[in-house]
Amino acid sequence: MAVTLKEVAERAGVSRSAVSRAFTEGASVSDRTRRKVEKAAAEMGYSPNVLARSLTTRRTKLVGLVSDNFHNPVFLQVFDLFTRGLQERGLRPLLVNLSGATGLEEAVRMLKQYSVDGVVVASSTLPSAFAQAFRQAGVPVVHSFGRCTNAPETHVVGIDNAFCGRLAAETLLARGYRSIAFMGGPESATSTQDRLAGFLEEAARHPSVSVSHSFAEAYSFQAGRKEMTRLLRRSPAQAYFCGDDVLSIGALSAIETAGMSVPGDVGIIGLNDMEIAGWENINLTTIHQPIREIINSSVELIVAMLEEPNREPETRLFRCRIVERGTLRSL
Amino acid sequence: MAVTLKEVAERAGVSRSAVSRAFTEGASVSDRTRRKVEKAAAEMGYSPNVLARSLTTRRTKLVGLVSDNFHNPVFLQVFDLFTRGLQERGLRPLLVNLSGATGLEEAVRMLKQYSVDGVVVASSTLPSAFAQAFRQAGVPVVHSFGRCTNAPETHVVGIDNAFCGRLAAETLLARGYRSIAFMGGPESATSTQDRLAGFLEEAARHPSVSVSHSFAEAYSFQAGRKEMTRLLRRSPAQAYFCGDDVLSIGALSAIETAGMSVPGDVGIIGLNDMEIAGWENINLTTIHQPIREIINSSVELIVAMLEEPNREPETRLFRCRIVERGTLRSL
DNA sequence: GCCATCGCTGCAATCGGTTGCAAAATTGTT
DNA sequence: AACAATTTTGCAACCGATTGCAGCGATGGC
Repeated sequence: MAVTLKEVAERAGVSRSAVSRAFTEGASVSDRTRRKVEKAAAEMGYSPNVLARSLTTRRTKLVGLVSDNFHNPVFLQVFDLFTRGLQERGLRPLLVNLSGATGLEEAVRMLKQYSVDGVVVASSTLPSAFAQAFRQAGVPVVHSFGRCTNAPETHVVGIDNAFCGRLAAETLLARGYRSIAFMGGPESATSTQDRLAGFLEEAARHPSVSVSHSFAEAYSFQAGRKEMTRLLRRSPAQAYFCGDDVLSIGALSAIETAGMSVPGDVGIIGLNDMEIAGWENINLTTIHQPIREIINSSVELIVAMLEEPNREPETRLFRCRIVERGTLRSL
Repeated sequence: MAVTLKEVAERAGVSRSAVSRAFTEGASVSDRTRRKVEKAAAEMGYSPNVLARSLTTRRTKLVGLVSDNFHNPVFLQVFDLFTRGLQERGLRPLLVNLSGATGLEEAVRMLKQYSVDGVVVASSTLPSAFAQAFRQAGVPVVHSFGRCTNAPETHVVGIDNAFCGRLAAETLLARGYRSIAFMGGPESATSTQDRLAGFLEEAARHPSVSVSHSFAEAYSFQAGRKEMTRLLRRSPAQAYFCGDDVLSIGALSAIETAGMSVPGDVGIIGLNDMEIAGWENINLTTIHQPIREIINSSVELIVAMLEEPNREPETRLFRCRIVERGTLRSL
């Protein structure tokens, strides 16, 4: 069906090697041959079969993009930036969706079968064992939005979630809230654990304030709404740091439904600064996670690993900052 | 690096063919050999190289997933469902992002180079020429969310956008609105054109009502907000059918900012019924687009085409229905 | 015990490319 | 014009699999 090297060679009246070389950067071909080949190729609509090539070059230019987060709007931007970044560098993203029945071993097997050149795991909830499995399988891997440690087993690019927790607590305290709480996502998510730890650590430095925490069932609007509804029935805190923006918006909705006002009755601060948080009818004060920088850096890192597979694992952390909007009372 | 067929064969003390056959369904292998091979393979952690296999089988099990919509939250669900659907059938999605510099020819070339078994184009804005380019390149293609015609050149799975336009107009009129308008996305999008056409057609059947239309610059919140802000400065219609939910929410925000009420002062109906539309603090009345059904059907169709590449192009349309929420006055 | 049948097996060619190597062609030097 | 140096070229092996075909041994019928 598709036209092959051999056919082009015949038409151009040269050997197969000549055609191959005409299509590889920096190979030894005379101008005359190259032109003959290019002409024949153009006439026949030939383009080399990357997969066949990969057999000998051992480079597929395929990069696995594995994620378990296909529900949080922020991840649409993540996919956008990743696919663009990879495409711009001549790499192709092979998507693996972990949401369904697909587990760790299966994901590794899938991607090994396709001999991907590298893998980026994009998830703030998966344990680091996940990325390590790829490393052990001999596939270069970077874990974007992963948990940061001081002795990383794999490359990690993301934010310091504990720092964010501290930042949130600090901010709430600075605004004069005297009872604060963390309303996290599922406790099993590494990001939840770290954000909570940081939050509690900072809060502990102020013994006079009351601090508490709880977890929503998922990083989703309805889970946030449900959990906040529950919290409001008891004696709610004055301000909440929510696990992420989606959860925050769910919480806002619950507060509104309960007939209370934000930030008058209760303050909310989220995390991510997804586009929706900036919508005027949401107007959520939140901690900005530098998605773009994280992804660009991840792409650069995975590209670098293709050249140098045994690079020592490094952790790249980006700074988060408060984005002031309308759900926290001002200083 | 990775263990190959040959190595397994040596270890198992059989020929390479034997190993190959042990891994292909329905091949002629004795139980004894199969067991030997399986043992060796397990010990060595062997799994066949799909890419090498594809050379002879001419099946890569790769399916191109090309889209230009990486901004609309509804597409996160689209990606989720597509990747799951394909994965469940042993196919792998190779993502192509058309948002950036990547154009038609480039997308076709990319996917041809990787000899994808099929392509699904997921976009409600791309012209049908896009899907046709793949067809001409000899690649099975289905256009999801594409424009429906009665003489389709390629497989199309989606909704009847003109019908949705009619449905919207009909609904607004039934609610007693006497001046209605369409606030579309960019005019170049096929879905915008069709929704408008249907809307106008239905409105034309009621000469006494005043009808108008305009276009936002993009299918985005800010574009919707901006356009509605502009509209409100003149003499606004009593109710608007907006190009999609995101646009609708932008419009809602503008109305709120203008100090007007919904649905009291102005009614809004969207299209898509994305998850956010159902959030209690948005509560948008909208036309439900059966995303799940469209995608499942698309996946089934592309799978069917792998078996039968020359299937006659067909159009598969799914029914849309009104989802009653809070942005339209009741009957 | 002989022969036809049948299920397994391995050989070797093939898929569409790349690449080391040696021969051929070109270029430069004197 | 002869020779050395350099560039270009094609041959053939190889990447990791699959598969048609022929040969092998085991089975069954008689």
